[in-house]
Amino acid sequence: MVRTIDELARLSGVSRATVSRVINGGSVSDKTRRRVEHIVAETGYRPNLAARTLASGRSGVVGVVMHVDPHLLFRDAYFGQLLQGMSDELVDLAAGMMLWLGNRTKEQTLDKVLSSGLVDGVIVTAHYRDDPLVDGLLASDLPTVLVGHRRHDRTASYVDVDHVHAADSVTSHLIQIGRTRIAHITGMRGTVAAEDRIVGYRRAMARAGLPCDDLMIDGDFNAPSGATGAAVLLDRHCDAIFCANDSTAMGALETIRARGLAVPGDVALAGFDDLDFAARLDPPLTTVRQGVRDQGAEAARTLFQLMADRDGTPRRVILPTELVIRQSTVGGVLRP
Amino acid sequence: MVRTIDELARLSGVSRATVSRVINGGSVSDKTRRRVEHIVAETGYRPNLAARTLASGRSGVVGVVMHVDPHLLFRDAYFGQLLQGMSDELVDLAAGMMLWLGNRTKEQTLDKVLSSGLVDGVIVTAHYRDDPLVDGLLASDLPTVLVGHRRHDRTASYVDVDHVHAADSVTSHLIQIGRTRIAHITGMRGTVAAEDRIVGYRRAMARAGLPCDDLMIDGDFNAPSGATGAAVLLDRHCDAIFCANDSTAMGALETIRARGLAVPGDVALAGFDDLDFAARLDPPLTTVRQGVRDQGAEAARTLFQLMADRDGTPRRVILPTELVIRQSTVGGVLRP
DNA sequence: TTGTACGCGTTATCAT
DNA sequence: ATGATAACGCGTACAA
Repeated sequence: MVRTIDELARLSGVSRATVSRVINGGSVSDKTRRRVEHIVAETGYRPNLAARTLASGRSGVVGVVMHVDPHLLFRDAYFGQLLQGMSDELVDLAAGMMLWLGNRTKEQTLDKVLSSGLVDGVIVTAHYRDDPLVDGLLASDLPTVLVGHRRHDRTASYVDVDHVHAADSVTSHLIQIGRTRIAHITGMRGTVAAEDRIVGYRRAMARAGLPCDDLMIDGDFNAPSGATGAAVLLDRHCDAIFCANDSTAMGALETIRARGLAVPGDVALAGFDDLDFAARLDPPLTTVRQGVRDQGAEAARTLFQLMADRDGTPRRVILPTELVIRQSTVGGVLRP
Repeated sequence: MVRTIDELARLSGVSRATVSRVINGGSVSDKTRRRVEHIVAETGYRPNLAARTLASGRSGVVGVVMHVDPHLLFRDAYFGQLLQGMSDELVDLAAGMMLWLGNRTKEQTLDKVLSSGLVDGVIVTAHYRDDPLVDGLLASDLPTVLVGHRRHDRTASYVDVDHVHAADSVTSHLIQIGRTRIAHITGMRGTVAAEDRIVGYRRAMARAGLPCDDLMIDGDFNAPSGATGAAVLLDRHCDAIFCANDSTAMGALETIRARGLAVPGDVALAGFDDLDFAARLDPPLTTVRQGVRDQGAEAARTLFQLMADRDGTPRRVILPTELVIRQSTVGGVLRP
């Protein structure tokens, strides 16, 4: 079994340097290139990545950091799909992927990522308004792309959607169908997605001259928070609930049902994400589609652009969202 | 910025070898150890992993391979939770994690994993009865643990649950509550989970003397397959449906509802997995709880045992499952 | 207990 | 176009 570039050189009758050039695309005569390539294929030689990394300073591996509250991470399919989008694109870019989830403190995760020393760049989920992990990565010399963004990330590269606009459009839709007591179960406070969706909700309500101060309940992007939040809001006689995401809406639906109320007859319901199950709820859920896989893929591409031309300007990508209207806001009444 | 062990040695007034011993736990006098450790902490020195890997032959990184059909991967939370279980445990074991998903052919994935050369061992999901990727990993000299197992894996180490037993218990439960036309929507054929659950289903039916040949429909672990499968089965006048997983059951529930039938009044329904949403369906879903995170964690532990004593006997772990009975099989009737 | 010296497999620089 | 040769940063026999 041929393990090293030296054996390969001996077999080919050329120097180690030439073999390296053949493998890495240096200038070599066609004849020798073909000969060496033949032997490489024949022997099934695989370059040692550790040695390569040590010598070149590049590993061809990208780090993905998803330090997320365990109550959120992988409770629904959101983060999985984000991961899948990244992975797909990274494979196309011929890059490996290391993954860090939020098992310890953010400081510890940061330390692990930085000390690993074997990633050429990092994609990090930046959902929180303040995040020492994100700050630490941005402060490091590692090319970094955020999924999500904060207002003060002036020099950071990121991929995100316009949460304010999307939330505004859902709320406006609820207004258009004639609802006036439109409630909102928020996402986990402190996250940009939650805060920005609140802003969009309030903006639409204010524009329509509708009050909303007593119609907001804090949730945490989870079904249980949707169930308890809806219980409170129904007592306050709302006629529509905009939930910060689909999982929250699923929880809310549960409570609405338990009270024997009709959707959308008594209460219209909307979510955010358009995960698979949204279309399969009863009734199918009106929601905002954000291409989660696309965001992952775009983050990978952005990172590679960043690594290609270092100290270039930060790259900021805002991907489009789409309001998907289903029967939870218009159409047949539940339990006819 | 102190970057190398040499600078550290110079600062500490000892040789590089001594610093290395301090870091890696060799025998060093307490006094020098303390002095060096102090300087390490002070300078924030981080060992270069590539160099360390090259010199020692170990990287401290574990590979996780989830080469799964895109129609399955991350459609629900199953694989995410598996990943989370592995990650949690690997962090405790002070190991890094590289991740490969199924973006290309299995042969290409195998090639990438093996040629990366920077993982000390691999955890691979082995859901299919025949899988060249799994075979290739087992044939390699890389310590490998399967999540899932095949009957012919005599020398492989794996972590799995007893699908036959679990399926038998669900089916038996449906029989106990008086159902006789108990149908089964299978998982994706060719996967061990699907096939073994079929075996368990048939076993329980046969034991009760109930026919089942016309009551099995192939699904693929997805909600759409549950919806279409249920449509066929309802036409065949079943009074219960055991679905190969919760997502399938969710799809089936959709069809049952659309027909205006009551659960469990007209049709009892059961799933498998006990993902979060199972308890929040209407009615809450009877299902089999398998600790998905636990399986991931156990796989990580098993891999480390395997790496610790090489060429030891294969380690096989079967984790327990639990039948979780909810209102989709007993209790209140839907739409009273 | 500590230090010396070599090797790990590759890339990259400098001659030729 | 090709070949020596010096890094790259660390672990580890071996010697002291």
